[in-house]
Amino acid sequence: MRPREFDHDEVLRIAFDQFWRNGVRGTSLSDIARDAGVQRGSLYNAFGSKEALFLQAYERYAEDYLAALQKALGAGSLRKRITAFFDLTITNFRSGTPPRGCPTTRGLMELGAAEGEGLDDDARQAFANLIARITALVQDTLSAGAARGEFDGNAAAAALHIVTVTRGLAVLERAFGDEPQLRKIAAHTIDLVLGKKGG
Amino acid sequence: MRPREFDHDEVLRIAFDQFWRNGVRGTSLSDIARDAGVQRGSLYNAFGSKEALFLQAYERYAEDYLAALQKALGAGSLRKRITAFFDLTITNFRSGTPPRGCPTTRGLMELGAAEGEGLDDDARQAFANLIARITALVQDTLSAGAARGEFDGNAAAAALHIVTVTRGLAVLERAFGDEPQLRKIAAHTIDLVLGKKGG
DNA sequence: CGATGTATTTGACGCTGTGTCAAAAACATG
DNA sequence: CATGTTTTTGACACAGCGTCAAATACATCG
Repeated sequence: MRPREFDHDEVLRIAFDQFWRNGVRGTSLSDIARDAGVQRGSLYNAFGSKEALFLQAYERYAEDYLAALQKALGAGSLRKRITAFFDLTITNFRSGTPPRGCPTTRGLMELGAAEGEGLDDDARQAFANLIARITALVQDTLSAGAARGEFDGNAAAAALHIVTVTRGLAVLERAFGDEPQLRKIAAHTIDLVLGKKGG
Repeated sequence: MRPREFDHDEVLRIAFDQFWRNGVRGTSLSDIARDAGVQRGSLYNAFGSKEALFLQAYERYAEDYLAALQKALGAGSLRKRITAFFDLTITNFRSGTPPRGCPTTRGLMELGAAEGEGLDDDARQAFANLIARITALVQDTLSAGAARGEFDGNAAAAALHIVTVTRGLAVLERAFGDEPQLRKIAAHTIDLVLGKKGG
């Protein structure tokens, strides 16, 4: 066995950074190979294809992101938790200069588009998975809040609504890039779901 | 002057159909040229580039779609109007086999991704424009409903919320493709914004 | 310590797709 | 019928994805 000459995880991080900033379409394997100091062929050998590389880089990111979301949802009153959730979400896809957008939404739309390619099903699955896990986190938070009397309603429906709004915010961010307006929409959503009273 | 040998609008329709079904990335100008019975070079001469062709085809579609939305929003009680709005929205991006998704959201994410290309700014502008016009239509409908005592709240904020949800639905459609669930989210949103009482 | 085997690296190749260009063709106009 | 303008046409250059065989480097075993 000949050992790898590069660090697997570091290449994934470099690749995801490129993909996030320039999109899947706007990133060539030559770009990644140059930035990572690796031959293009080695990337194919190690990861299979451009989309497979993106997916692996994405899933690596997704775990980190989920952990951060879980932390944001874990402290304070229910309203504080949901507010922190929206804050992290918006801050995440307004990060970078220029803002890089939501990698999940962007990836889903870029890769999930072409049907019947086989790997695209894996891609869709990966994105659907993250969204489902986020929804579950929010739902658990709402259920716990309901048990403490901070929420009165259908936790599943409310969680789905909240996550739908965050996906919509990811789209509006691309269209307008008006961060204050995004935060207004988030605040309005919280009021709608939790009621307008403070706390 | 030598006259065109093809029908400008028909090519736009053929092109948009391809783009909608297979995505911008998944559609080559050779595909469109073949389907339209036109040489590839003629497309470049007439439309400039692939993205420019997509944009022109998109804007042609957008006018038709806006007209349909306006019609859906124009009859019945406020609740009926907003319900018709969501119905048309979901039906639109569940149309085709397999469902083609929301062309605005897909186009925005596919083209708006690569920054600093110049034409991409035009693309973003076109999508942002449609979203803004849809929001205005919904807001007008809500304002009119408020005047008739059917709605009590901030029409601008509510319209923005509703449109944000439709963008989120477009994303969830790609992720899960579960149409009944999409319609549930829509119904839940209507209840949140208009209140749970019938009418 | 040297031989063997296995996985990685490397560079060249084929293919598809975008976009450009100059020459040929077709028609409107005078 | 001659002229000029625009479209058409086919060839070309270029970038990017993916593949392959040969070369390479190392672990392992005798």
